[in-house]
Amino acid sequence: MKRLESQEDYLEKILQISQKKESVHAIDIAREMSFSKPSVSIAMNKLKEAGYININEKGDISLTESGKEIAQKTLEKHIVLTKMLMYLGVDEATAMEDACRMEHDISDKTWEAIKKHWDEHK
Amino acid sequence: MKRLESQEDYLEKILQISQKKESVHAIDIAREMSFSKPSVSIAMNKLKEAGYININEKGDISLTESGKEIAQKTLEKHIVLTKMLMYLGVDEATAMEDACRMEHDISDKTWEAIKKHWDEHK
DNA sequence: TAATATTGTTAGAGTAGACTAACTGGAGGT
DNA sequence: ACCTCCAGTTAGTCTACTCTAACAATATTA
Repeated sequence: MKRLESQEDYLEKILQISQKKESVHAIDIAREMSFSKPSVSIAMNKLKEAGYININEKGDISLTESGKEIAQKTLEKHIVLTKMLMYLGVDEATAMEDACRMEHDISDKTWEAIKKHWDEHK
Repeated sequence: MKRLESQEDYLEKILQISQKKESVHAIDIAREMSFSKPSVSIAMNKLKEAGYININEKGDISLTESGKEIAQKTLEKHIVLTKMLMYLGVDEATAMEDACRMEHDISDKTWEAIKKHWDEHK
């Protein structure tokens, strides 16, 4: 299965929630992302089939190694892009929104270049 | 009608072709974008209905004022983002590809900030 | 314990955007 | 005049992703 933008968003959100809560449930994701329960339910099944998450009997969602890798990378992009945009003078809310879209469009090559530049300048 | 990513790409491509050729036809767009004829045909009808292009009896496609505005802005984003990524050390092909996706993600606020920063750093 | 609330799933629909196959209609070459 | 090529359209399919409505199963609370 090709990795898609929405999947990266879901995985990133699962990681974020797991950093604040002991367990992650579909309902938490639905609430945080303002999606309906069925949308999240279907998305979780696809992520499970793709091997990015596990779901136990109680409905606890956890990232697999491959899922965690994507989630961490996506979250890191989100954070760095947001900081960069804010450095350019963009307000925090706008920076976060734009970063959330841009994070999916950046190739590995470009990401390395951006990170290098940011590390040298921050 | 909400403005969509693919529409911006089509409008940008129409502008680019019109800068090289006297007339723009659906087939030119299909070839340059590697899309099928039906995909372009349907997309052109939607752009026409949305008031972004006109199509005459001969099939010549021209941008309306509103269409030209979007096309020019999108193309400018594409060019500046490409240059910025190349400045960061990304190769031209990758920079153009990534810029083509990123150009649709950038809000007006962020675009102004990026442009200002780029102009100052020439 | 019985009623209610919460969580998750199933079924069905809709939009956006791509595709192939097949058709139409016009332009040129023979 | 005929035939073929080319451009564009129509019809139907597909994937991704969202939604609402309705239902099932479990948890909470009166």
